[in-house]
This record gives sequence, C-alpha cells and structure tokens, in this order.
Amino acid sequence: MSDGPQPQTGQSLLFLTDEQLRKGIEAMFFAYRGFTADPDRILEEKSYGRAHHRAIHFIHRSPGTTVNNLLSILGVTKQSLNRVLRTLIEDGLVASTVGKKDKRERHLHLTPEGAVLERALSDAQRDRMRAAYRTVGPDAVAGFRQVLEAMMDDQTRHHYEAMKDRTE
Amino acid sequence: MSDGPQPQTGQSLLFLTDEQLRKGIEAMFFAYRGFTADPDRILEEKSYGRAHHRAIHFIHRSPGTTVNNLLSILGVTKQSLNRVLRTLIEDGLVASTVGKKDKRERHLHLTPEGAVLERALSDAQRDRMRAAYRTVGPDAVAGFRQVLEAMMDDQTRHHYEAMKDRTE
DNA sequence: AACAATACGTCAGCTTTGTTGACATTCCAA
DNA sequence: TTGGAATGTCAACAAAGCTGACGTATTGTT
Repeated sequence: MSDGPQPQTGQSLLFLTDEQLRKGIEAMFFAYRGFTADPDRILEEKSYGRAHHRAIHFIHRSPGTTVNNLLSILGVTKQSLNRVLRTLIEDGLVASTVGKKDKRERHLHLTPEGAVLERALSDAQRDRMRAAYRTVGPDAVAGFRQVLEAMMDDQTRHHYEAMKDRTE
Repeated sequence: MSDGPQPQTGQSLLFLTDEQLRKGIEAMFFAYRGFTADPDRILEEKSYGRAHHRAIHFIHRSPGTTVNNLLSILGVTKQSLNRVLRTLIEDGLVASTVGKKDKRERHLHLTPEGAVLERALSDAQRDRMRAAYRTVGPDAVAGFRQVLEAMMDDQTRHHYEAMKDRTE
C-alpha cells in the first residue's frame, strides 16, 4: 500500500483510497472534539467529567437500569463506574433503589435534579448536532448514521440498537 | 422541549426530533469506541497510548511540523505533548531537528522505525473504516463526512481542511 | 442445609493523559 | 540591548481508566 495516487478499479471506489480513509479518520477525531466541547463546558462548572455525563445519559435513556447493565453499556469496570455513581448519588442526581425481584440489584434513576442536568447537557449537545443536521440535510444524516453503525463492534451495536428510537 | 412525539412542521424535519438527535449522539459515542479499538490493541503491546498515536498520525501527515503547530492541532498543552514526544524521540520513532530559519523551532519527522508503527496503526484503523465504507457505499460516506465537518468548531475545521487530500 | 455464583460496594495501588505554575534557555526583532 | 516568543523541564495535581483483593447480601443449585 502506498500513499500516492493508486490505480482505481472504477470511479465508484475513489472513496476507498488511503487518502480518503485518512480524511475520514481525521474527521472523526476532530468532530468528536466538537461533539464533546459543549457539554464539557457545563460539566466543568459543576466539577463533573465526561464519565458523569455518560452515566447520566444512559440512566436517562434506560431508567431503572442495573449497575451491571450500565457497566456493559459503558464498557468500564465496576470500580470506575462506582466512583462516578457514588458522587452522583451523594449529590442527589441519581437514585439507587434495591431490586424488587432480585434484591442484589440496584436500579438507577435520575432524580428531578438529575433530570435538570441531563436536560442541560443533552440540549447543549443536541444543539450542535441539530445545527449540523440542518446544514447538511436528511440524506447526509442517514449516511452519517449508517457509517457510524457500520463502524461499531458487534457487541456494541447490540447495545446501540437496544436503545429506544421512537421514529423507527 | 419534551421527549415525546412532537408536532412536525413537515415530514422532512422528522430527522430533527430529540429522539433522532439522541440516537445520533449515541451513535457517535459507540462508533468512536470501535474507531479506536484496533489501534489501541497495537499500542498496548508497545506500552503506548492514544496520545502517542495522535502525535504519530499528525507528524506523518505534516512532516516537519513544529511543536507549536502540533500543539494547536491536537489541542493539548505543551507539557502534555512534550511527555509523549519525549518518549517517542527516546525510542527512536520521531526525529526532532532544530529549525533552519528559526532555530527556536523543532521540526518533527517520523524515523523509518516510526513510519513502520504509523503504518501498522493506520492500517488497523483504516481496515475498519474501509469495511464500513464498503458496507454503506459512497453516498453514505459523503453524508458521513459532511455531518462530521459540520460538527467541528470553526478553528478545528481550519486544521482539518489544511490537511492534504489528494482526491480534492 | 450447604455451597457456589451473582451483584454490588469498597479499599489500595497503579497508569495514562490531561491540567497549572514556575523557571531557564535560546534566539529573533525592534 | 532589551523584550518577547518558542521551547523545554520540574513539580504537583486531577480525571478516569485499570487490576486485585475482600466483604456482604442475595439467589440459585445440589
């Protein structure tokens, strides 16, 4: 493989050149920074980090989820999640209730206060995404989602697809 | 704003519902994990991290770049970059040469050994992206790139556009 | 009833990668 | 020649990941 111009089997494969793939890699890197920039500013004021944001996001999306479930969605260890979860519970943003059927489990919910922060964070993040979506239009958005889904690990994709999506 | 179904101004704006935007946010989160998973495995063997990968990537893309320029591309402090850069130079993967015109500047290049690692890392990352691109086709890829570019900060987009792209 | 497995929490210690602040050196330019 | 810019280095710290070990409560299995 070389960085230089390559013989193409057809014009339709031009998007698979090393150069184009590199541009895609860089686009992911740079875009992810923008993607997290707005919530990061809000989190900094409250002395929280991205890990708190992720926990809040997925507790909002799956109210009543267990610690174990959240662990596998986030892909971190229980020690790592516990540190974050403990501060959120202490600060009254997350409620942890003993399982009814299985008392070993803890079910996680956002408190009203937690929901307020969740809303602020996701508003900030959605604003940027909404602006991007408006700029490029529905067809580009569909392509965007398709590529992202295709880039996920199989196991991750299951988590992704399990999240509710009322438009489908 | 509410999570529930919302009155639409038209069918064409269905993709701007909170739910759809949330799905986009989750897609970014999950896809970014997949995006970094393959190079991470290679880096772990060599006791390097993602910060090393990023430095290597952009030194490869802009040979002879200065430390200051790299700083602004990566968006980190000089102290943070220096730590990474120092190990790469010690390990013989990166060469730092005093500037000819301005001797305060250091120009960074990959050594042959550094180029070998760069190739291994980017091959791994490109393989996944290539597979995704093949799955979804050129139109979706174009949309993917458009959305990512629209999500970047203005300053970041300048860096992105400054990177060479021989197909444009 | 005894035992094994599961879910969760916690302690201790370590790593990577980011941050500030302080300070020295080198060099260009006014 | 003096001021500012670019670089490098030291120290200290924080966020957020990791492993390993251990304790407790609960549940499932034999």
